[in-house]
Amino acid sequence: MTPKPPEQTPSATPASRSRRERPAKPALTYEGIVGTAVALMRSEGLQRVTMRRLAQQLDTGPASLYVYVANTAELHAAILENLLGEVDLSPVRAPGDWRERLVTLLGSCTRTLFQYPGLAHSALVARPSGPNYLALVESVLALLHEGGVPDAQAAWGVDVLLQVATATAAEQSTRDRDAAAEDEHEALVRALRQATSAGHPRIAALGDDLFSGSPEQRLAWTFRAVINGTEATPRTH
Amino acid sequence: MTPKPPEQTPSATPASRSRRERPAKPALTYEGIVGTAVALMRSEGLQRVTMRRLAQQLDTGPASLYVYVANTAELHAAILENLLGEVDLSPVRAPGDWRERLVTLLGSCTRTLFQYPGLAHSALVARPSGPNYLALVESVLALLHEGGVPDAQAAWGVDVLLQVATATAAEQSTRDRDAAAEDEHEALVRALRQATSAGHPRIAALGDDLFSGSPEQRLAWTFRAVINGTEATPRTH
DNA sequence: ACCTGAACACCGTTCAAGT
DNA sequence: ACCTGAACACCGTTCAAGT
Repeated sequence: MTPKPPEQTPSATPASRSRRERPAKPALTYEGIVGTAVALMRSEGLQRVTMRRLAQQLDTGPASLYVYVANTAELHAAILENLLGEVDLSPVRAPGDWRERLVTLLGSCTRTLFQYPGLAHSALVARPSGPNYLALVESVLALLHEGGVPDAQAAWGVDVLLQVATATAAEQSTRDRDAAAEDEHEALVRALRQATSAGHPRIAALGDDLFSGSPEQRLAWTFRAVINGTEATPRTH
Repeated sequence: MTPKPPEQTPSATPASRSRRERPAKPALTYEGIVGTAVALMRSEGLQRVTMRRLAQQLDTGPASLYVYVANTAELHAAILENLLGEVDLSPVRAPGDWRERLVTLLGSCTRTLFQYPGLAHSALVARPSGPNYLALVESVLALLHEGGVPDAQAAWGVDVLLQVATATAAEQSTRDRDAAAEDEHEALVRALRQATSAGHPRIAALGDDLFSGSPEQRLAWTFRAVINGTEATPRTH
């Protein structure tokens, strides 16, 4: 499923107009483009995967890419689908409590998205439809089914669970990577701490508990809460 | 809290180097910049609120804005804080079931973010820390408290609830506004429908129920599920 | 059919210089 | 102190022209 990037091999046919003695340039293919894009993202982050940079990497002009890819959004979606192949789906067939296995699986999803700056962010906008995404959806549904969650609730719950997994990765990864975003978070912490019981009684009452726990603890609790809510909330209304 | 935009009034002092007979240009202030930015967003969407366009609107060069605003992210956060003032917090003090009032309040939040393309998207990354955001957090906490949700769970639950409200708005608004994003969604629907009971048994079993319901129905169910989960999930683990 | 040079219409941010 | 012209280093996308 993961196409190998077209690494320039010395055995390739020589380019007619060779600039210096660069290894021959491979023919463009969709798989090659996506593979190179994934490699570029791994080394420099998604925000650097632009049409122009990618074209440069492939030793061509940006216009050439438009033969294979409709636009930047589609390119980013293809990268995401590719990366989703790294999510560990093994908890589906593992022994143990189905809830904890689902929490583990969703955690792997968040961690995968979190690994590359910008990826989670793009995942919120461009839901992919490739085989890796389908496998992920199927896995979540299988665990909900094993847990006896009614089908109607599982059908809507899977969306929420994946959305939470994605949104958390997006938030965390911008906060960790971007200095400006961390400043913003500190400003929020300060503002919440300064809330008085006159102006904001509940914020003041909860105090530091609003920021308690490690990101991992909070994420695991969040998954458990959404799983429990999905299980307990009938769709009739 | 909402600064008025510095609408050019004819009574303002005339600019020394007047290009044509444009009304005099008001002095730059932080409030004026944010107000103009909000107006620009309302008319053209957040993606058009760039430093350069905003500067043009204020009849100055982009460099001048950097005296008041550190960067584009900070500008977008300021716009968001401003818009959060439009969220209807009245359900907090209304009569009726606390759950349904919380669903209504969160729905107003989603609808506000959804109104302007790009706003929700930026909200996921740059959490604001202004008074309007604090008021929103306080309101959610107040309703959870009224419902007898334990403090420890409310403290973590408020984050999840606002995250879901924001992420849903982001998803919906890109899907509605962007033709390419809608194509992508249709591709996903097609892929899910084509899933066979051999390859993806749970997806096949649920079938069209995966896409059932209006966006409003799904959103309300999602809020209810997360509220129920927050209420029912202890933090000890 | 596939590829591309060149152009169009933009960006954010910095910094030396001016007032 | 505040403001800005000009530059630097980029973008996505299109399209006529080439092979």
